[in-house]
Amino acid sequence: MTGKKPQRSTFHKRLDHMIATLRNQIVSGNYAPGEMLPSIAELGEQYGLSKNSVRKGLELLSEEELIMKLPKVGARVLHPVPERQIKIKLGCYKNIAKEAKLDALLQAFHAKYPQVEVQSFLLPYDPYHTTVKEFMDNDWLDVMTMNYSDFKLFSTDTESEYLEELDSFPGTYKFLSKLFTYNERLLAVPWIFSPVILAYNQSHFTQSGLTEPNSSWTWEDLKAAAAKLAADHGGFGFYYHMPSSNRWPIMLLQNGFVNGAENAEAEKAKFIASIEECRDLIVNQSYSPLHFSESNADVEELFARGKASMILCTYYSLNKMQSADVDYDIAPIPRRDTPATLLLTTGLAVNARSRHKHAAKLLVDFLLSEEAQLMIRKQTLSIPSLERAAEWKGVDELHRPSRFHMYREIIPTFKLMTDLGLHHRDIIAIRRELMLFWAGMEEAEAVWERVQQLLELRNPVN
Amino acid sequence: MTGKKPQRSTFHKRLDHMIATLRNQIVSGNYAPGEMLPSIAELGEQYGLSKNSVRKGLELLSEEELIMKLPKVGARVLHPVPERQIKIKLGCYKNIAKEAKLDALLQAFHAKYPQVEVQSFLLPYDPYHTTVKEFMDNDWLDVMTMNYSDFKLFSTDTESEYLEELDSFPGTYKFLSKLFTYNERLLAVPWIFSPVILAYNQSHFTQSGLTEPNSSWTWEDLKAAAAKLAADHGGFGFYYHMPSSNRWPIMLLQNGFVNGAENAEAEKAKFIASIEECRDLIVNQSYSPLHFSESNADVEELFARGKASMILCTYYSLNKMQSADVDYDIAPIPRRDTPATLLLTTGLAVNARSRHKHAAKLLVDFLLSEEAQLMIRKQTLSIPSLERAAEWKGVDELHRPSRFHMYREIIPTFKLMTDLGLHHRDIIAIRRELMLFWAGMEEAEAVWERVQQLLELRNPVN
DNA sequence: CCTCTTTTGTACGAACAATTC
DNA sequence: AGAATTGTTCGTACAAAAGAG
Repeated sequence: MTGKKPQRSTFHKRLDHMIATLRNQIVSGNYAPGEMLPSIAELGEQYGLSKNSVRKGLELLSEEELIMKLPKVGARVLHPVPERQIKIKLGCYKNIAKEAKLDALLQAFHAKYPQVEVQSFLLPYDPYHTTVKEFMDNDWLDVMTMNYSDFKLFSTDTESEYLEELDSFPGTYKFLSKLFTYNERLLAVPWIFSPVILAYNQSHFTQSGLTEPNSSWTWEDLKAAAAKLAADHGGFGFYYHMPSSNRWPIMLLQNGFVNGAENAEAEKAKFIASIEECRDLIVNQSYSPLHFSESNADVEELFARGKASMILCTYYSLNKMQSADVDYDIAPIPRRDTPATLLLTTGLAVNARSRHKHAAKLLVDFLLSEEAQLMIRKQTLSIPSLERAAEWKGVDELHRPSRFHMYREIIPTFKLMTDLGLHHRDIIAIRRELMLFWAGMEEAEAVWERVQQLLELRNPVN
Repeated sequence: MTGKKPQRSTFHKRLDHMIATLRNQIVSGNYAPGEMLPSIAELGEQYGLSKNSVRKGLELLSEEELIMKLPKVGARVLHPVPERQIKIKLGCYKNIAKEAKLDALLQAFHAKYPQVEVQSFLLPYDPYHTTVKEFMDNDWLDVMTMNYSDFKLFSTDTESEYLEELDSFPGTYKFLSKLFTYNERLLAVPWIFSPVILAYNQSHFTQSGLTEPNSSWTWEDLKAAAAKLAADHGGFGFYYHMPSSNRWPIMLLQNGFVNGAENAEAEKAKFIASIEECRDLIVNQSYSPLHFSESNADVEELFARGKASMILCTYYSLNKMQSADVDYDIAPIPRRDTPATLLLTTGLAVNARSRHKHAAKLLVDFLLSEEAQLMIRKQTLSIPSLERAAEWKGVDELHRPSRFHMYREIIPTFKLMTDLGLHHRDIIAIRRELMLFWAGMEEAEAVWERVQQLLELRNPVN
């Protein structure tokens, strides 16, 4: 090509040809890793390009990390790197690591997709909604865990824009499938779930000669058993963390309370009966020491130490009892008329404005895959949302309560906070009033009046 | 310069000359904003440079935002921009916004330094230490609030590397100045502080004909008053959130307990006496309803509603009572032998690896400035660490308890958690055992044995 | 340590393409 | 339509550094 002037118009063709040829030769191994490419002058001769142009081409290959430019020496062919590393950030609730064996899951994910690195970290809770939005705005968050209550805060036209629409996963339990939809769009996928259940100390029951709780139990049955257990074992016969928003509202659910229902007098009666029953479960025990639980975790600790014979808890919390040497089993919570319990669901959501949406969805897909869901099923006591995985039958490597599968028989009793016509923030506001009632400082009637005032400011939700 | 070949060696001199000249002419206004610079060819002629070189020079000025290159048109002189906008991230404890009027402070900061934008957000707490380190690693955090307990977790050779050394602020209270030092290096600056204090409902005291609490009060005096107050007003005469790590350890402090002290029997006696007194303050009230406080906030709510006549709280928490119409004042907490209370200090720390360390320090400097500290003094009931600001005398725009300045008289009684020879994590571990004791499920002796075992695994701290 | 060769890196001036006005 | 200006490439020249002997 020397001597002849190259056509200006063919420049791009010539340059692209050189780049493509070199790239091919490198990836095909024609130029081995470590080898030096021909000099710029040579390449220029060969492809009819000026030195400057060849340099630009090499610069591009260097950015692709196919070669490494050594200043004043030449261009060395690099060892091929599978793909560009992507880093995504996964924001989690505090206990998820234990409840879902997150470390193991992420390790498996990374083994499968080495090009994606997942960094998990704790999300600030309380308030979840506003802080998580802030995190998404700052691109600090690609994927996050989100329970049903928190999801409801994203269920408005503007707020739902924060969350990426996701494909549904066939094979998840049907009662979970509609939870995280808004305007027909699935904005989070149910990942793990648990109803609120009763855990009981099996040794205590045996020693006291009591038959174990079953689905026929009413709260009266529980109280009777609790009295005997307390007398025999010197701890709480039954205990639960009353102020928790995942506990006391269950009594409202069991009484069929619905905010804004037609018959106001009937709702009032249900409300008052509920909050009195909540109190009486704690107060009217024959053994009733002072109790200062600050959280559900305190209750679980009490149970793990054998200081409470029965507690309200969840499948999630059973994971903490692995390390304790308490001999326990689980049962449905007692009923009033129709049985009911609260369903807690933890979903996964993707930041709609994530810069790595593809990788984020890859992670969600993996965490919902049969592989990951089976890992959760085998290595934790939480219930995966994939039916096939949850109902897996095999030899356990883990200590598991014998009635672990009990939840399958009580699915019709699963209820949601929104079945009360109340949002999470209503529940929080009502709790403040209930604290006074339970402390004996306010009459039930007066509490109902205050609650009515509080709720009037909002509309009922579905 | 035409015709004559320019010296290769003088190239940089010529290019720098052109750039410097143009920059001067632009900033001096010789080229007005909006005006077009001469063409590349003209400039090349003038400064003895090739077109390509002139282009590179203009590229540089364009990066400096002195000019704007309009493709195929020319270079337009830009309106001068004061300085490059910097964004720094401030991580806060949940209640800081209310306790320090953070919004107002940041607004004032931005007015003073418009080139720095501060974004504040909530830090995940529990565990603070590990999550905050993670945030710093990710460069999500330039400045953060940090209390004394949390600071102690950074007080090791490796951990302290996370925090930038800061200059001390002359004029801060002396008892604060050494708190945040490690190895003679100041790693956080005390910003606001509060001792734990007693708040009391003034109307209740008047109506019951009781004299108001003063520094001579013992816990016996408090109990006597509480009994009368409870009888007269039907709420708690006295209440506090016993399980809080900022409450029950005070009794240990007042009893002079020191972990690892020589006389083990004496320490045991002090420990047992302390935890029994904690319990008796709640249990042995003549009025003692069921109580379920989950946090100090619940106690403050009770007080704000007039359902508790006396509570343990802090200057910080007084900010929440602004909106309540309770008529209250404050006093030192009762004493045992020598008076003692717990000092809580919130400091500010800078991420040592922050990319905007200068701006971060600018913010810290501002938040400790007399201007900001006075704002805190005037607009909140928290105590700023700057003595001049804290002791400012002027007409209040805020409702302030008449004994606000009381803290100045009890400075010698301020103690630290570490005076017990215990770290925050020890306190948490001990609390778990105390819960059983307070619930009446464990004997004091047995608790002491367990605590001894727990503490043996650690060394005493100073 | 110095010298010579090779190669990269950078600048120049000219030519021409592309775009604006 | 055409003048002016920017933007891109080429061939050449030379400086700077690496590496061999």
